[in-house]
Amino acid sequence: MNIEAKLTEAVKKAITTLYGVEPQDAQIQLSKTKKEFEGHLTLVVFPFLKVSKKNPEATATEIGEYLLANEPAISAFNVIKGFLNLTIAPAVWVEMLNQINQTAHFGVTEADDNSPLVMIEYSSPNTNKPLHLGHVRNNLLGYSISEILKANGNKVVKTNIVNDRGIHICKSMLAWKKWGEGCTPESTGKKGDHLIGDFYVLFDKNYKAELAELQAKGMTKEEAEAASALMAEAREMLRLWEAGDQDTYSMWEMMNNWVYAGFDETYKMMGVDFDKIYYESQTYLEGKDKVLEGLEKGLLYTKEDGSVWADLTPQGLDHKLLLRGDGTSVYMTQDIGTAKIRFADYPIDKMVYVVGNEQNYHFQVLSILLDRLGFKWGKDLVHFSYGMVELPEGKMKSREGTVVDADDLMDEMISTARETSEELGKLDGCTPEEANEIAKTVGLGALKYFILKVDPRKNMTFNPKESIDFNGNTGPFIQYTHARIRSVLRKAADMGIVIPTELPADLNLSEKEEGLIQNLASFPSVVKDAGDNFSPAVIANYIYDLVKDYNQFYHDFSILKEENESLRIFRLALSENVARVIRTGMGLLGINVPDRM
RNA sequence: GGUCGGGUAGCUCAGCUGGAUAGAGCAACAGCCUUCUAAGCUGUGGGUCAAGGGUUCGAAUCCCUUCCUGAUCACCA
Repeated sequence: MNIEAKLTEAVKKAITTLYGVEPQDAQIQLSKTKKEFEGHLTLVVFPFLKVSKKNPEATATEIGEYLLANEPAISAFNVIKGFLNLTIAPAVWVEMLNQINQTAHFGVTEADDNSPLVMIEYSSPNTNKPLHLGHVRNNLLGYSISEILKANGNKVVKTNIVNDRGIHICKSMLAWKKWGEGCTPESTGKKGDHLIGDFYVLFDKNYKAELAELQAKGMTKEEAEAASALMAEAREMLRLWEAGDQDTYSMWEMMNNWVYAGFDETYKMMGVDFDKIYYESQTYLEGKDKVLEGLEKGLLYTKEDGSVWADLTPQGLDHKLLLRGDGTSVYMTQDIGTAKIRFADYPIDKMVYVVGNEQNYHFQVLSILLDRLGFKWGKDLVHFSYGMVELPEGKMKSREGTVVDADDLMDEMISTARETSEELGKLDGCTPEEANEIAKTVGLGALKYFILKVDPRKNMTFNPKESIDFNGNTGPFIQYTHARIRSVLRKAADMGIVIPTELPADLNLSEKEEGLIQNLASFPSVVKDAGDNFSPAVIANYIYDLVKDYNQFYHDFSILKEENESLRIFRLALSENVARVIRTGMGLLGINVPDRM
C-alpha cells in the first residue's frame, strides 16, 4: 500500500474518532506539500470544519496531534492556515525505496488472459504522398498510447488502415504513366513514397495548367473542372481499377509497393510498428452489405436517386450519406466495413482511433451508426482526437510547399544531434557505429519529446526555422541525465560496489533525497493517469519533474565520494531507480535513452 | 449560422476532477567546471491566467455572457 492510501486511512480514522463522523474519501484531500513549506504531504482541512466546529488552525492542529500520536509514519506536522503539513518518518522513505527497488517492472501492470483487448488504429496514411509532420504527431501519439495502455494491463493490437485506393492514387498513377518514362525508385534513387508524391504534385500542376487554359477560353472554374480531360482520364482509371482491369491493377500494385517500402523505412526510423495492417482496397466493399442490411431493417432510408442515407436528426445531427446513387461507398461506409472485419478478426473489447480533431464529427457519426447497425461496441469507441501541428504562419499547405516532410525532419534532427555532440566532445572515443547510434537516439529523442510533451488535444506550433532545442525541458536533457546516472553506476561497478536489495533503515536523509523517493513512488499513479486520460504528455511532464529534481540532487550531493558507506549505497540505489523510471517512462513515449552521450 | 475545441510571461508549454504567494523551458542578464558527464546547477527581471458577472471559506480551474481564434457541418478520405 502506498503512503497516500495509508495516510488517507489514518486521516479517516482521525476524523471519525475526533468528531464522530466518518468522512467520505473525496473529502480527504492529500496532496504533495509545496516546496516552500515544511513537510511531505498536505491535508486540506476546510472540508472538516463543519464537523469539528472549530476554526481551520485549531482543527488542523487537532488532527495533526492525533496523527502524530497514532500513525507511526508521521514524524512531525505544522499548520499554516487551513493546511496541515505532515512530515513522514525517514525510515518510511527507505522502506519505500526498498519496495521500488524490489519491484520487477515498477510502474507497469502486465496484461494477463483476462485483460481487455484494445485495438488502436493509428497512422493511416494515403499512398499518394510521403508522411509529413502531421503524421509524425499521429504516429508518435498512437505508438505511445499503445505502450501506455499496455503498461496499464491491457492487451493491445496496433493497427494501421492504409488508404490505398481512390482517385488520389489514380492521379499519381496517371502522371507516372504519362510523364514518368518508366522510372522507378531504383532508377531515380528516390524513396518510393517520395517518387509517387512527386507524381501527385506533377498531376496537380498539369491539372491546374489545363484549368487555367480552359478558363482563359471563357469557361467558369466549374465548367473547366467538368471539362478537364486529365481529370476524366483519372476517373476512368479509377473505374478500370474497380472493374478489375488487369493492367491498371498491376500498375497500382507495383506503385503501391514502392510506397510501402518507403513507408516501412520511415516507420522503422521513427520506431513505430503495427501488429496488423488493413488495406482499404480489401475492406471498402464490406460496409455496403451492412448498410443494405440496415436499410432492410428500416434504420436507413433511400432517396429518389437510389442513394442511401441515415437520419441523424434524433441525435441532433444532420442527414448522412452512406451509399452514392451509383451504389459506391463513401468514407463512412468504409469505416463501417473495416470495423466489421476487425471485430471478426479479434475479440476486441475497445476500439481506439487515433485521428486528428478535424474528424471529430466523423467519429461522432460513426459511433452512432455502428450502434444503430447493431454493433454493441459502437457506442463506446474512443476517438483519440489530437490537435493539428501548425507552422508559425498557420496550417501546412502542400500547395505552398510548406509541408514539413517526416523523413527530412528526422534526418535534420539526427544531423543536428551529431553536430551538437561533436561540438561538446561527447563522441570522443566512440566507434563510428556508436556515434551514429547516439546521434540517432538523441535527435529522435528531441523530436519525439518535443511533440509528446504537449497535451494531445491542443494544437501545437512547430517552427522549422528554429531547430528543436536540446537544452531545458527536452528529450536530450532527460537522456543526458540517464547517461550521467549510468556513468556513475558503471564507475560503482568498477569499484566493486554491489547495491543490496535491502537498504539499511537508519539513514539520515536530506529533504532532496526524500523528495526524490516521493517522486519516484508516484510513477505508477502517473502511468494510470496517462492511460485514463490518453495523454503521453502526463508521462513526459512527470519525467521532466523527476529529472529536474534529480539533477539538483546530483549537483548538491556526492554519490561515489560520500564517506558514509550506507549513504553511498543508498544514493546509488536511488540513482539507479531514477534511471529505471526514466527508461521505463521514456519507453512509454517510444523514446530510447542512451547509456552514454 | 449550428456543433465542438482552444485563449496562462516576448516565444513554446505545464497547472484545469476548486486549495497556500500561478510554474517550467527558451530568449536576456549575472554567477558556478583541479571534484561522479556544464546537453548540467544557481540567481535576476518578466503575468489584469482574453473581458465581465456568478457559485464558494477559497476560482486560472466550476457556471453564465461577451470577445478573439481554430476545426467541422462534402456524393474527398
